[in-house]
Amino acid sequence: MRFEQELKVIKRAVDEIIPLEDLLAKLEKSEKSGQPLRIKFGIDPTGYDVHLGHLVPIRKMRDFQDLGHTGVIIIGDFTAQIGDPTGRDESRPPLTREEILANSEKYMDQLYTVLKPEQTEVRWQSEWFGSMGMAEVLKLMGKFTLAQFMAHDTFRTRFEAGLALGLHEIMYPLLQGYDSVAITSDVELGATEQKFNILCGRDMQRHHGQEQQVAVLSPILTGTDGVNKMGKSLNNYIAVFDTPADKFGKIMSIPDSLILNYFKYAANADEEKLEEVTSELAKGTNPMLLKKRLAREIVGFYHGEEAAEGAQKAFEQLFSKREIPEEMPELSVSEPLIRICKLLTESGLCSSSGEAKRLVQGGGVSVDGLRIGSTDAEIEVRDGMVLRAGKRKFLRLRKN
RNA sequence: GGACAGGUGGUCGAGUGGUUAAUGGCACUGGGCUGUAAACCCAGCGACGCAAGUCUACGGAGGUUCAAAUCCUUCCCUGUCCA
Repeated sequence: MRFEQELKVIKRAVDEIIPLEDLLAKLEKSEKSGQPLRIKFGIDPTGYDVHLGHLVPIRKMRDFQDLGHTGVIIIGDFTAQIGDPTGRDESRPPLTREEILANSEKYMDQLYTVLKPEQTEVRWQSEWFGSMGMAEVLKLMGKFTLAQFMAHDTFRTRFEAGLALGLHEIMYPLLQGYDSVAITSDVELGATEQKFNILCGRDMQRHHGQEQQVAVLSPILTGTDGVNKMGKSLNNYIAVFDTPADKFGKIMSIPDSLILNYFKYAANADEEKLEEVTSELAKGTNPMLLKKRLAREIVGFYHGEEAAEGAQKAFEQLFSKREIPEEMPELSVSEPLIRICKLLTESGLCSSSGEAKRLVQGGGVSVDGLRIGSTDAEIEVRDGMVLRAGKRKFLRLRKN
């Protein structure tokens, strides 16, 4: 079969390619003409904290780039004002222009940890929507029917549950679909939940007499809780901005059942590697060891091998041997004697005095390894003293 | 435009004049046990304060009352049915 190598790479960590024949045709055409394919991925700059779940399709884009194709990132500055209704049961508040600009910039910084900048094109929706008139909008709307949109699970579910569903939200797939026309997309990447929107792009292109894009759908990455989709709202995510130590720790905390899944989707492991991990798991190797390898690989990818090694050491010291880490933030204290709760709040370890109190009462606070038993304990500050709050927050005190 | 039903803490959902900072589930946090896994057990879960206590909170704004999430007025929002 032609393009065997290419397809092997493209299909890795992908759930569905719709339709596969079109992809083959496009690859062939591209090879003949020497024209790279245009690989689209849209982001909504509603926030800027990119996590490993977002990066599953982004890594796929990188795969395409490695094959010589062009990645096109669409900044959804219009759709951000709607908020993608997919998978949501309520409308979201719109963002201001300034927030969108700031978010986009930080977002791209993070995507470039994976993407090749010289093969990446960044486009803004406002380029084509900014000047579009009502006449044109109505024409676009006329290409679709309400029944088609109500077939979208998200819309139907919300509608049937009697929840609010804004007309502007129904427009979301339409806008995303038109993006494909605007940039003459060949392939659109996204998580499986994006299927409807991406297929909408295919329809839209057909209506505009364009060659239709191919949907390459990645699975949705499960969060560190092992149950829900990785996302900010559930605080079960591993962010690009997380420190190496945090990434390592979070990966170690995933349920065992997720190990293979993460090797595949978060670490982009190839077949050989996956087989190896599978057989190790079957053999009854301690999953902890496999997780360490996983963590090492992921942290290594984003921060380099050295940082990964450091993160592992710190992890083992902190949790396996239950020793305190070597590096931690410091705080200068001027009073010789300070109340424990005050210290916790002033250092930022706790966000309120109520929280500090609870933490102490729960037995989660210690100074130099000695647990603080009472909320009104006073600490005699010595230089280099180590304050611990909960499992992972440490602070070294400096006397001045 | 009309009739009706709703809007409670991160979330779901009780509560219809006063021991209600508001039952309970989930989520979350800490402790125990561990492999920072799962399961399980215990505790906590608005803010400020060392504390006594004070303040803020049940869609918004007013009002009645000694006392309101609970009653009244009005506004906003959502849904259902009718036109």
